[in-house]
Amino acid sequence: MTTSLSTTSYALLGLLVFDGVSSQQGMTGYELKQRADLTLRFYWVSPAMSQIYTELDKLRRHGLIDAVDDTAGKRTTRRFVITAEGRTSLETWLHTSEHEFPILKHPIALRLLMGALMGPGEIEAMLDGYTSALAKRRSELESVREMLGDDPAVAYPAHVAEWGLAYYDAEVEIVDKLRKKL
Amino acid sequence: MTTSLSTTSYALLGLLVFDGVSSQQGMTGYELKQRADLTLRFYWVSPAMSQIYTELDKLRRHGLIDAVDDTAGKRTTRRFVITAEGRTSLETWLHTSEHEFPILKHPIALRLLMGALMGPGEIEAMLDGYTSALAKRRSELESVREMLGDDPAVAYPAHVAEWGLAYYDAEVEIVDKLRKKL
DNA sequence: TGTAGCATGTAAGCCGTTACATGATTGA
DNA sequence: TCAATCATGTAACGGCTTACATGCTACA
Repeated sequence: MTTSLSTTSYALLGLLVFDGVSSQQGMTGYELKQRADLTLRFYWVSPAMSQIYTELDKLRRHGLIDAVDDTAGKRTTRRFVITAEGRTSLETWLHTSEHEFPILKHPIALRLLMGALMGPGEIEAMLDGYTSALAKRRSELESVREMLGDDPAVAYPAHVAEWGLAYYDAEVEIVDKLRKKL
Repeated sequence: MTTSLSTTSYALLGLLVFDGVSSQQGMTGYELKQRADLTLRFYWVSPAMSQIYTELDKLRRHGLIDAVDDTAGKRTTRRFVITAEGRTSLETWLHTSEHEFPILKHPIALRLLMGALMGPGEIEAMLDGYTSALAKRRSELESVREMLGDDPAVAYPAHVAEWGLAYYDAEVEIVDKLRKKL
């Protein structure tokens, strides 16, 4: 059962291992997507809904999660629960896999590379736009950070959120300095 | 001819527009890959060789570049030159396309999110490894920055390189602070 | 003479997106 | 009753990687 999965698969498995929160056992695909929007989005990707379901199916076929039909509510939904095998698989991945270097896809920096083809006003406008997009992102992540509070159960997610906030702050500062040099 | 291309296509087109450097006119696929490794890699991606050739073929079919058989050397190679159409297409893209927010795929932060499943020593080791990978990356980019010098022709690439250096510095600082909090 | 670098491609396949399709439940 | 949200999928396709295949050239 060591057909290695993609990082995204393990990321979703990681959301399922800290399932906890809700009164129900396990999570629906829909809930998983919402959770991904609050966490994975900032440091990885938040897969499309369709991809979530595809991944869940793959994880289930690999025996890493169980699908449980939940008939408690008015409506039957499928809840997914990590299995013992899933837990060990995730831990093995954490312990043994390569720690790849982060990948940054930065359209703003890419465009600035071709700054000679843009007008100075256009560059200004682009950087302005980027700064406000950063501010928006930052406030979204700030809400997440506040939601986590100081509950020791989510100490690590809180650390990571703070990492993200510090990154956004650094980026704002870099852009400010850059603007002055232009 | 407004079948919109991928960002990567435009990025390569952007490398071809600043062709300049060599005595020859245009660039080979191989040279383009080398250039991408020096620039695009840090802010976007450096596509695989096979992808480079695929993109070049697509750009040629769209009339954005010309392929010229170069028989000057001992060996015939294909050199690619941007066309007038290619130039305007690139400029149109710069002027009109959406400025998407950067995408960060950060395996280290992702793993830290599941820090509760890792031992403290393991986390330390991971962050250590990341710090040295950062130092290596930084020195690679530093070489690029030095190569660019203060030639006004490459002022923008130089600005972007400095952006990258500042980013790596900020990341090191963030990781240092994080390590103290753990 | 052999190896590293230059040079150019094709094929298979993974990962992920958008578009499409469907339907239930909640609350204004 | 109507819209927003919850909930679950399939199909088509784009973008990119790895593996494979081929061959020349410079130089130690």
